[in-house]
Amino acid sequence: MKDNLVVFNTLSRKKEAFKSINPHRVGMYVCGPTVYGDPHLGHARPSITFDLIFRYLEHLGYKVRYVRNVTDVGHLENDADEGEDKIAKKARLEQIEPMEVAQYYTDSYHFAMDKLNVKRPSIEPRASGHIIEQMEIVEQILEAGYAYESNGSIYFDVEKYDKNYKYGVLSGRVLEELIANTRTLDGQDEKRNPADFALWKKASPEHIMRWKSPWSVGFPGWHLECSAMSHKYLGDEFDIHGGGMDLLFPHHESEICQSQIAHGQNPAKYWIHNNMITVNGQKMGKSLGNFINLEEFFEGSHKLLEKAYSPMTIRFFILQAHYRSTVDFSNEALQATERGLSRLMQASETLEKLKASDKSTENVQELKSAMYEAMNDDFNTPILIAHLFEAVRIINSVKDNKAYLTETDLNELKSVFNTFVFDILGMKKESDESGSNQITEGLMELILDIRAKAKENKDWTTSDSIRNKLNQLNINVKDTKDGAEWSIEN
RNA sequence: GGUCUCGUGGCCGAGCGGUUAGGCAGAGGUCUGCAAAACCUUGUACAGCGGUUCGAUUCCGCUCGAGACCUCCA
Repeated sequence: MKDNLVVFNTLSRKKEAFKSINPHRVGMYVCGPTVYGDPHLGHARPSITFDLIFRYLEHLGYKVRYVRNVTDVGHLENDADEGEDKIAKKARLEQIEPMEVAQYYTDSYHFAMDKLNVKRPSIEPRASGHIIEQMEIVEQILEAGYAYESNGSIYFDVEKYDKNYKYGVLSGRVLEELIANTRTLDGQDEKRNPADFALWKKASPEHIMRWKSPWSVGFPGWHLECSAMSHKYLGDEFDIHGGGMDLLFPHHESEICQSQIAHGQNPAKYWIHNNMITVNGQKMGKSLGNFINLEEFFEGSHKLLEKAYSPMTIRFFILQAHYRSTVDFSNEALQATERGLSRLMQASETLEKLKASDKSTENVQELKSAMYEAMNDDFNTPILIAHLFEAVRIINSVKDNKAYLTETDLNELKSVFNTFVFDILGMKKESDESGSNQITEGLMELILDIRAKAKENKDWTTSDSIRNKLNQLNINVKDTKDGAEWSIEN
């Protein structure tokens, strides 16, 4: 299975066979959050996408070092501002320390990711903890002659780079076109060329986050941290560099330039980019009023939401689309997902109770191969999920004695189903939180016992009344051949 | 304006040069005291117009529409 994985590499714009640099290990770097605001839907997509990839690579037997940074230095707001970075801006607004803001939002990011069952990366380095490493790269690039100083700031010389290396290998941009289309912005007079980007910025007096450097008291340029930290923890060349498509240009393109000069090569063998999220067909943006925090989803507190959607609903919804497609959030679509997910989860419980037969009517091996085939084809989770629903059909049919599985097949199905649903897709059961304890179990047994007696006496009034009242408490009662079953609805 | 992506049945969302994606919703049926659940059956979908082809939703061109990046953003 390990040999069949194919991934779409943005660098070649093609699907390529995945061959790790080291046969047993994979190094993966993913651009993490800028911690200056509440975690929102936009954070969920890359986290879940690369969590899936992380989980699947581990499942295939790779030892994965997954590095995802925390940007706590803050990027430049834009080239036009006076060098104030985002985190400093927010800090003054709220009258607290910049690091306090970064810590607060780092924590809330982690909290939301935990709810979404996103595994923590192997290393989560902070930009502010790697200023020295970033300054080293600036020095290397200066020494190599691909950067110049201008008024205390250091800029990368893109034009020179383009002459000796090819600029735009990742994004497909052509330098001349880029220059021709650059808008005239303030504060660009320091640059020789509008396409040049900052490696080090001199801090203006009001800029709070600042470090001493040979060039000025200032802060690192906004592409540098990823080059520095990926190199420190993963080396000159590692397997996967990931992030959202919006980072493709100029962020990742600039990273390639920096690494090429400082470390002699494009840092990553495979560049993987997840697509974006839209809400009701529109890009999610703060100005559009459709910017929804994850907490608002979980609580249903945003005005666009008809109800609360659980973390697992969000996760499953994202996984039902391929990571390279945009995914559109709407109440209707989320509620459809919610029902489908509930069927899947019910089936996982049914599966544990199934009884084996001496013959099989279903081909479990074929289903298993189909699931691996889907995942090996550039992590095609929608296809995988389609096959999981095929498994659901089998599970329910076996329960109804309309299909049969041998002991071996049943065990295989359990193993395959649980592996893909829980280990690889990273779903988890949510009902446990609101769930049962011994007292409830006992009470329910008692109540359903009384109802069973009423049913025996054909006292439908009593039995229906018990069921209706339980329904009102969100307890669902189903009569089956083996007696009544109950479950708590979310 | 430049670069690029996409346009699939009521909704979401895969895929492919000729054969059922899947989920949700709808219709019919089986089961059931009823209900729920489950299972079975059911949908002549591939933006429009041309072209290539024995055959295109799938390839090419154009048109229309949507979106992304180019500017902080995942």
